[in-house]
Amino acid sequence: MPELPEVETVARGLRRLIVGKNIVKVSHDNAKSFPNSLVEVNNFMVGANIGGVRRRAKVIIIDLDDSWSLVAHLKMTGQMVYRGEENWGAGHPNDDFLAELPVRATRVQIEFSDGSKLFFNDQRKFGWMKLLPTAEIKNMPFFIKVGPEPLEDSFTLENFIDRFKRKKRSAIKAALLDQSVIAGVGNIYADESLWRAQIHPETRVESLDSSEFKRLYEAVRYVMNLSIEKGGSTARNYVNADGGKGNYLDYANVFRKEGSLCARCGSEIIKTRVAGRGTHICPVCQKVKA
DNA sequence: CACTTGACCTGTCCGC
DNA sequence: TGCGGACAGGTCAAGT
Repeated sequence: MPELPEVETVARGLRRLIVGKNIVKVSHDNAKSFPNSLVEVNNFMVGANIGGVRRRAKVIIIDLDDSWSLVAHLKMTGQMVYRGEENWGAGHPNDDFLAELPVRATRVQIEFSDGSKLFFNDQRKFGWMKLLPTAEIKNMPFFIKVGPEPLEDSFTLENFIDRFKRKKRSAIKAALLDQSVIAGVGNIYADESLWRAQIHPETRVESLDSSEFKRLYEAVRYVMNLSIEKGGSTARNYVNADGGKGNYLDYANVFRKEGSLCARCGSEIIKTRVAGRGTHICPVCQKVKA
């Protein structure tokens, strides 16, 4: 599920809800979702306070106050949901969802000293959460190879073009999804960005001209910033740290819009397959170039 | 090395 | 209603 805007939304929610809380208990149900031993959990997690919450690419980093961190990737179906006085009870809008917790897909529960809890749910078990020394995060294979953050002010069009030089023969959609090129773009925002830039997803990177690169650079940033503003996309499982859904798909132009009409030219949006992924395009606005 | 495909899991939906 | 197959927001290992 979660791409950059969803992970950013979760991280912001957690920052508001859990920073400063003291961990008193941790339980988890399988080693794939949370591989650390009981000894590590007891020594470095129980008793610690939450120091801060960060995001890098599609990864959430929860820093503890003693040089250890919880690193989490939600992959397709992961959720990080908090339930406490701040967001539950007295008619809060997500009460029904929060009341169900834990659910069958709950893989990890973290209880704080005030009785509130953080739940890591993940239906498909592709996601994971790991406890490790903060200083070691940058040495994880994923962080060694991951590309720059496309929404940073310092990320320029020149940076963007340069990152794609290594992928000249691949389809532009495959390159956008490759986290080593730029961080954070997934299937929803790849399709939305390519529609906005009027580029066919199978276009070879080497055949894009500079005006197409410029349109794509602006589209990627526009679409993901808009999505953050709307709280991300809930296509299926995604919820934010309060258990609420995101509204970006109300503003989507192609993703899961097959059969409806293109907002730009009125042609019918179609669904196809590119880079092994379901892909949505306007066949008139987005012509195959090479 | 660049690039593509299958595997990892569970659940849901769609056609027969 | 049951059953098989395709598909789902991501990444990696193994293949060409």
